[in-house]
Amino acid sequence: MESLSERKKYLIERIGLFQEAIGMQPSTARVIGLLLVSDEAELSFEDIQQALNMSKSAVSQSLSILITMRQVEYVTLPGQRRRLFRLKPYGWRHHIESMMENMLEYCQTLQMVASLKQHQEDPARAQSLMGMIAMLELLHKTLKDTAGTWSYPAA
Amino acid sequence: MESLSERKKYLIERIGLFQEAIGMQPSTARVIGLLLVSDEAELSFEDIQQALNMSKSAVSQSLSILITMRQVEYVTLPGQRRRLFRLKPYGWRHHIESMMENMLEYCQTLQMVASLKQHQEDPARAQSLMGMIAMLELLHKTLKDTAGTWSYPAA
DNA sequence: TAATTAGTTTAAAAATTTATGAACAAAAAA
DNA sequence: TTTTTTGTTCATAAATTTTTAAACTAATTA
Repeated sequence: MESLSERKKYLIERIGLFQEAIGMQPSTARVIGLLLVSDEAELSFEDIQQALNMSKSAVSQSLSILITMRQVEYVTLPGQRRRLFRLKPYGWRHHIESMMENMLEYCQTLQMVASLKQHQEDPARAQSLMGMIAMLELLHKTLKDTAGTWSYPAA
Repeated sequence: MESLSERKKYLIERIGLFQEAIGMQPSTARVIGLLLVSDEAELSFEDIQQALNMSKSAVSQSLSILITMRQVEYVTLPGQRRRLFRLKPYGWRHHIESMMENMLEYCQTLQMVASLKQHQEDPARAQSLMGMIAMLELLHKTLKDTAGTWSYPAA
């Protein structure tokens, strides 16, 4: 395993900050970052542990989380026990899809709010709320419409 | 201050879960929820404290955060010291705007990743990365294009 | 079969985040 | 001027999250 250049460390940190902002835990976020910037597409458990200076269990847990999130997958070389982990191509899609679902749920909640009697009697409040619902719906629709835009290897 | 119906408590909880998912702290998220579902558009410090059973300092801190985020504003009744807090109409826009900025930053980071030499030599990896960048850019563009879609009271 | 490899699981330590209470401040009222 | 109201600030308590170390498992090798 290459040892990380300063530039790569910087990129991992930047990627990490973004992933953490959307709820991923720090060490898991760094694993995603490493897999993104690494020269090798596939890294072993030990590569990850050494490159990021993490404990075995932190690596193990991060990888299980990422596999559950369908962001990471692994391959095994024939006749070898050790696995090689890599970013699942187009794995970010699943993340986008779950964001979409979340947004739709929130829309529904806001619609319940809008149906509260008192709210309908306050035009300014009602309008602002409707605007927010409309925006979430547009965002949802945009994501859905473009879900098929990028070529996608067979699942 | 009305005491909260079960339905409103439920809505506050649901709104809270969503806001927490995008990084807001729990008590602050509940304040947003309360202001959304409350019959009254404007609530006093004490109303909030009582309705949500929060300490003074938790209310104070939550309100400062929300005011800084431009999600909440306050009015004062003439000749009164106490302030009344309310959701800033279209305040959710500022939140969307800062999300947009974040996304743009992440795009830039991913573009730096894409420019790493090794990556250009692995077509599958490069394609997936480009797909993610394209999607973030589309999302960003959609949000930007529609920023002016909803009527907006004078700032 | 015994030892090694490649991880997983779990209990607890460490770090971080969130909420609270108490002291404080500034304006208004008495 | 003194007291009350309406908050703010800050140190710390409480809760939660994150990381680790150590014990464990299952496959592989010797």
